[in-house]
Amino acid sequence: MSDSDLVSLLSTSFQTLIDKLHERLSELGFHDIRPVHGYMIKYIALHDGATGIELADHLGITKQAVSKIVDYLEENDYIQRKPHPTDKRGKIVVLTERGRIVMEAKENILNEIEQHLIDNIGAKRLQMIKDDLASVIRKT
Amino acid sequence: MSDSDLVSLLSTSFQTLIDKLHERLSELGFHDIRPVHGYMIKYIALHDGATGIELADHLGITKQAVSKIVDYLEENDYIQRKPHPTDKRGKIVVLTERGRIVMEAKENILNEIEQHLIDNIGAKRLQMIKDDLASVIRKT
DNA sequence: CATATGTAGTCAATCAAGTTGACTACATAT
DNA sequence: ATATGTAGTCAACTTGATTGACTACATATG
Repeated sequence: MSDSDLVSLLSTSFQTLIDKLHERLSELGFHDIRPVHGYMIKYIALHDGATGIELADHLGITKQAVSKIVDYLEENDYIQRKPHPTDKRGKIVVLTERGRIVMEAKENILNEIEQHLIDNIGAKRLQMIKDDLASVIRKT
Repeated sequence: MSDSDLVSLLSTSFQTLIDKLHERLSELGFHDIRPVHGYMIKYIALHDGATGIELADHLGITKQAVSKIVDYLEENDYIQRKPHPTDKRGKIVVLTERGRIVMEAKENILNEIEQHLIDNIGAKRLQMIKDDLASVIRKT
């Protein structure tokens, strides 16, 4: 194949899978969601709510940018701002029902994608790839 | 690790390597280059020159966007526009000396990165990853 | 061969998603 | 009590792309 260096292969395979994911989400009616929204929703779910600054740190963008994305996701009924329980300056962002549903759908699609790959190359080999990618990240 | 699904691992490992590449290029004095410039330069080199529309098709962006990037790379002495040999409407974009040098530097750094990985996980296993990533791309 | 339609590239205006800077309200340290 | 720090928002700007309009040239058709 023409794309034969590792970096190109990583780029293309990531793009292929993320496109597949969002194509499927779109089919399920979630046409208004981008990858960054997924990362944000995942973080919120994992921590049972998050502040703007936590999200900014996690995503590596400014709190102002987070604020705009939160506006968007709130308008589209994926998340909701609530007053922070202890800090009156702050707010926490939590998932709505729709937010929980899209997150679950995303998990399911990612599992399907991995399952499809397991059918092709086997579970052991998929696990090896994952381990190796983790070591690429650790050792670079 | 927290990033344990395949898509996240692909994203993070790609980002890690591309950051490493551009950090090294920057050390060599090529601070004025972004990933998209690398893709464009590679395509031009591979085809011994390219038209704007070929580049737009290859990169998946509009010809107007290509035109702006070509402006930038021409100002920074990586490439040069020449009249198209047969089509008087067209131009072809070719590499300058600096363009050839940066491309070679990029290839060398990518090879070093792969070599570093081979030292860690072995050549066979790297080849397996590459094969598997290629099949992710083909079969999705 | 004349003419209609198509194509390569550029210019201009606009859009999208981020940034920096300034500000308010509240929190924390001295 | 007061000074300094922090969470979030608003506004202005930047960057890298887009769409639309245009010019010059190419190609197909009557």
